Amino acid sequence: MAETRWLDDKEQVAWRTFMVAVTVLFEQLKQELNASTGLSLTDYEILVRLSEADSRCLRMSELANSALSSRSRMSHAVTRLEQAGWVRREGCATDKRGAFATLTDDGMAKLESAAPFHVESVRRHLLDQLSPKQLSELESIARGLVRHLGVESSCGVFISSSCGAPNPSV
Amino acid sequence: MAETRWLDDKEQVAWRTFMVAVTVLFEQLKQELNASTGLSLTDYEILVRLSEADSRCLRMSELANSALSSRSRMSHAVTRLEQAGWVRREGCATDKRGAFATLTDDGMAKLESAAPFHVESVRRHLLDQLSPKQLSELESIARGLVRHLGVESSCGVFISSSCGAPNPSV
DNA sequence: CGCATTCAGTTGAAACTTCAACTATGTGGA
DNA sequence: TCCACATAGTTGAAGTTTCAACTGAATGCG
Repeated sequence: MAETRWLDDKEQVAWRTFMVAVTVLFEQLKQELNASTGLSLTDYEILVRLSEADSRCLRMSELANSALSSRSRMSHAVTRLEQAGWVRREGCATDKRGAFATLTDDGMAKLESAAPFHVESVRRHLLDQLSPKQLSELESIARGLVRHLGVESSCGVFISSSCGAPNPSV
Repeated sequence: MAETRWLDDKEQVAWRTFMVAVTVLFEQLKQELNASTGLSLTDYEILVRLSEADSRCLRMSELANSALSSRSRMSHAVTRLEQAGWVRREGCATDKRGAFATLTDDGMAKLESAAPFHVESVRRHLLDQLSPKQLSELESIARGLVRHLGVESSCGVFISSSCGAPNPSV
């Protein structure tokens, strides 16, 4: 390998600070969501994706994709959510290999009761901490990273500007 | 609870894009580190923290703290690293409850061989994607979040400006 | 001192994620 | 048609993280 381009002081500090900020931020969101609703961030994200889908129903692989999860992980997770009564599995008529996951009414109710807490957390720990200019900067940086990393647009719920307002935001 | 302050479109898109970017970035770093060295990010961070400590040695709780990890998790992780021969446990003479974790020569060698790969990944997927201005912005945003979230300065390896250059950066 | 409390760290079980193997179905070409 | 191959999804085992309970040692105070 070619000579390593080590990080200089500025890069090093920026990278480590970023890493700590992200780690602690998500840790905090996870704790607060769990404390107020009993849900994990993973659970929450699945409920949100389903709630935004037509008929509150998605193919397992679409669901996995949109939640940036492996199929295996999603399969296990849906099994747990099914046991909680928030999601139901259904077979696919046209492709017998396929399976749908559907959000139940209980699941929707659970999500609706959880969303205000989570939105409040995200606001308090992230959005309220940023000036309008910083929010734009952050979005633009994130957008660049997403493009570079070649995220498939199928996980792009975020790209769709249909991220309407009174909506349980992930 | 008071009326929920839902996210508007701009906030929603910014937040989701940020979340996706962070998730995919760390996923990518994890994959590449694992593919090139067999280490997880967790392992790597532990080796780095120890390598930067006096005598390459830290109390278990300091180590957990600096790596933003629970004591339990660190205890399990050190057990695994000990089995790999990269870390050694030692008792504490003055406080018999205490334990030290020490980086072995093998562990240091492992870290030194892994660092170039990881630094390259961080550069390629994050730093190279940012203009100097964006790097500064990102650091300043992260610094604000860290302050808000009240991260103890003991995890503040990142705060110390002693983040020297030719150093296996986390 | 004697006893309650706190502290440092470990442990084992439960929960979750990852990995590789597997079932069953669909697809395309000789 | 028949077969090789790809696709959708599940499964169980192994690895990791979390949680609560635990050991043993220090601390504080009557």
